[in-house]
Amino acid sequence: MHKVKYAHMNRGVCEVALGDAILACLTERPMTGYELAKTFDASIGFFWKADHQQIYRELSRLRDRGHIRGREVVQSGKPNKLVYTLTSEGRAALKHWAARPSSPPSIKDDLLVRLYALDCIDIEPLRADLMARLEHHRDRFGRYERILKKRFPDGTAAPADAGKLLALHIGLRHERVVAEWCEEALDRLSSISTRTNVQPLEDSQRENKG
Amino acid sequence: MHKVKYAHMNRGVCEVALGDAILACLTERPMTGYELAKTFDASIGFFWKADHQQIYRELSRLRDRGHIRGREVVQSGKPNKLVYTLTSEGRAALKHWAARPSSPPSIKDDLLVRLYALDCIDIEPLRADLMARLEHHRDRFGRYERILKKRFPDGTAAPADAGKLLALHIGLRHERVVAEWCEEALDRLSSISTRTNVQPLEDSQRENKG
DNA sequence: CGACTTTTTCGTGTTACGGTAAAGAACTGG
DNA sequence: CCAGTTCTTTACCGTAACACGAAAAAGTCG
Repeated sequence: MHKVKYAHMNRGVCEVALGDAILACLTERPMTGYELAKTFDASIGFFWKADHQQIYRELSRLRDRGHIRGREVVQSGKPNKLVYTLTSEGRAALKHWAARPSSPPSIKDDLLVRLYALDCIDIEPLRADLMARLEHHRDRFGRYERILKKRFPDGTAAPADAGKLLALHIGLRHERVVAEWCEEALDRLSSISTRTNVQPLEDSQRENKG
Repeated sequence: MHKVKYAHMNRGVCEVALGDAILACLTERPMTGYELAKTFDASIGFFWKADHQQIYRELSRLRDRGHIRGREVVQSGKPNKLVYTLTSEGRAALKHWAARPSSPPSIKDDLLVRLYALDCIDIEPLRADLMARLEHHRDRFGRYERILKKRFPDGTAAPADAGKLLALHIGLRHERVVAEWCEEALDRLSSISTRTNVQPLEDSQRENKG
């Protein structure tokens, strides 16, 4: 008859990582929700983006759980802000979370679905989309490179930052790879559309004959 | 001056693609929910997985919208099944969806968050996790290769299948790349743990003074 | 008969995520 | 001073995603 509201042990399987991503972000330094919301410190935000409402909501939840503590900092010229710091429980929770096996995420990229259904869709918007994405990923690649150069000018990191450098490397690699497959897709698209024109799309209307 | 926002009018219709992924899957051939749930035809399911309840719920929704039509097939020896076919509205909807710009997804891989917070977590479980993931992605790579060999033995596809071949190529590349960065991470992890031991973690207990 | 497979469906809860909005403070500028 | 902007936080709402737990209907196998 006792109802478990916050079932700490119930979260055995859930992989929720928005909260944990925030915790991870706060391991580096205390931050405000506003700051977190802007960029996630130009780091975790790269592979885990969330808008400010999500951040704030998650911050309240984490505070309720005692994983972080907010200290109000009175500012002049600006509204007071809440700087959140990891508590020792928060660190323990992060550690505990990190010790559980992760499950591989799906790619879930709309573009792949579109490519899969290539023969049923219009290729021009797809091409435009691919080009936009190519630019996007190239852009990100450039940003990562700049951050890498600025934060780790000699390519090495202190032991405490080794993971951050590694994550950055992986992010860099990821952007490069996605940009590459965008290029490949554009390439194929060109060779396809030169060989066969936009297909007549009449066949889809045939089955109306019930 | 007001800022120019990228104002494509998002009419509340979701960017979500589970439904669209199913539509895309059904472009190839009619399938039952059971079949879809099992593997998504060993194709789209690679980058978009969902359990059978999700599939069935989405199928009902698509049927309600008139995007697919279910035909009951009487079987002997097994319960009757509902084979779903794309309607012309479904094709049109897919086409329409595919013509909208997509937004790049975040990576959202727990492993990256853990790497980012590397100095705050235990490395042994992380290492085990990385090894499991490495194996997983290698396995997937092998499966993709086998499918590729079986479905496109000469490396080329009919125009109607060009997109599927391309998507498969991308999936293949993705698995290879993720496996590679798992290897890199494991490598770094080894060199780190030989240099510095597991850190003493006492500093996190200091702030208990409240 | 019971156990199992195939196929479909329902219910319930939690999280995620996006939009719209607002509220309070202090500075900026006409 | 009023209007607007930046900074900072918060609330409400809706839908999608996802996980967990069941179960029903029909037929096979032991």
